[in-house]
Amino acid sequence: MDRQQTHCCGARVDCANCGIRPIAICGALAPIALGKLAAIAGSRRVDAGAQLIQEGEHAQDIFTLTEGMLKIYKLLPDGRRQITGFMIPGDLVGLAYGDSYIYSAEAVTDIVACRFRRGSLLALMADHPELEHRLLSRAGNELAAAQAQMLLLGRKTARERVASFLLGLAGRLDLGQGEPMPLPMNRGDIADFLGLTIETVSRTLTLMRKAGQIALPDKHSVTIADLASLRAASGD
Amino acid sequence: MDRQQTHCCGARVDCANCGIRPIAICGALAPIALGKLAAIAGSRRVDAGAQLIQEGEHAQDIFTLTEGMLKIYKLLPDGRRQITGFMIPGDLVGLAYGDSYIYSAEAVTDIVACRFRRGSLLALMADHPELEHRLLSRAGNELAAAQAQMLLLGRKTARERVASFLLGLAGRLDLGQGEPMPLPMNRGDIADFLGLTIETVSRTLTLMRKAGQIALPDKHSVTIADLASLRAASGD
DNA sequence: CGTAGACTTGAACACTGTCAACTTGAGTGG
DNA sequence: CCACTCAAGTTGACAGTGTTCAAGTCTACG
Repeated sequence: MDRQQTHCCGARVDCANCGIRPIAICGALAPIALGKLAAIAGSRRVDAGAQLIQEGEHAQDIFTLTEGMLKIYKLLPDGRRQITGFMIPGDLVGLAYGDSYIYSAEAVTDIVACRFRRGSLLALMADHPELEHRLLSRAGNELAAAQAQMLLLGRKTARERVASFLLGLAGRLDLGQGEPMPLPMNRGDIADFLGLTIETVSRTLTLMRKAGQIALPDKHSVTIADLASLRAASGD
Repeated sequence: MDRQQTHCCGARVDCANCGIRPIAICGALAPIALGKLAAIAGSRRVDAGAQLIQEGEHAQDIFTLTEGMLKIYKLLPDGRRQITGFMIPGDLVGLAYGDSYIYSAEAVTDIVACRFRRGSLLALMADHPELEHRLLSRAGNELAAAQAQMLLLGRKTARERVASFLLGLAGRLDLGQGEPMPLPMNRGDIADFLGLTIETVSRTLTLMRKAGQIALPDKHSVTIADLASLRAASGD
């Protein structure tokens, strides 16, 4: 049950076979070829608000997030921003299209990430096809999330978007029963993730609070007070 | 220059080395392990308007589109629809999340697709890691497209969306100079792709026509009359 | 021709955005 | 400890883009 190994970057590696969700495992990659992965891995810390990667840059590294939260986003030339995802420990950051990163990534909180040189990882994959298999499965997950987000952005109302966002985050964060959910990102980030404005996000949260669907103990946490009602409000 | 091979499903296989874009190659997969791929491939024809796969269904097959156009989409329970992509020859359809398809796919025109049993393909990948590599690269492309579409849906105006759509499609379809671009999908499909209504799409196309940016010889074709202006109108 | 479906156009409306004022709370320094 | 400051968030009034609803128009097809 606790065949854990400590890794380069201090993350725990839970046994994939006994059903414990492998968090923070030099993320998506371990527990495959762990020793060899460790040999090519480095650690990287980034302060809240600082950037990890930038869209268009040469994609030299791939990261797996081990601590904290990261937002990935794209910008239009005039500054409009679309956050395409919030990454949590275990997530993979830096999949590239061709040679360049397809999005920028900025730390929401202080973060710790495991860094792999792209070249080294590719070389390692040649010997360990399971690694590539794992990456493909990961990419499938991301694609599924992206599709769901497109549905949200294209077809849901403000209320449905906020409800979906809260439920989606809660589902990924495995929280204790009744425990308030941390919302480390600010309202602007939520707005840019949901394709809304700060004001609309704020108003919608207030409405949900007044409707008894959620509680807002402080600006950076939420409690889901009425799960069924929130689900009904999410549109799906 | 014309080292072509004819394949199970009648598609041409252009030599990847001489720079010809490999269209309709049992799509994304060939020219890897062509013989073995051919051995496990089947052909599937679908009439315009009929469904190829359905969201949530057991994902038994993977397809590569060889002829025609396919739309992939997700639905909300109340019927709202988001089209997440239009597939053209060479594209891969049916990447799954876990065991189930994450979207439905319906033929826009009559189509021909190459069908691979998921299991057979997985088995073949065990012997040919390049196949998996190819799939991963394909998934990366799709992810990049999904991110761009999220930016469009979350942050662009109606005009920018339509302009981006036309430019994006034109970029994929390699057309002859001055040749009108076919738009086999109807206005409702475009609307559901861009997160707009039929009326807004229609109005916007009319505005663009009156502004001299495009011409609309008939309802199912467009000519880009002023590329620079259309680019400027696309927001990026 | 006549019909039906797809598309276009028009007018009124509504959801969300914009602009502006106000509140809150964390951090700072006297 | 308290006043001050500033950024983040909330709330309100109004405006605007895109939606909704409702007629028209076009075109393919019998």
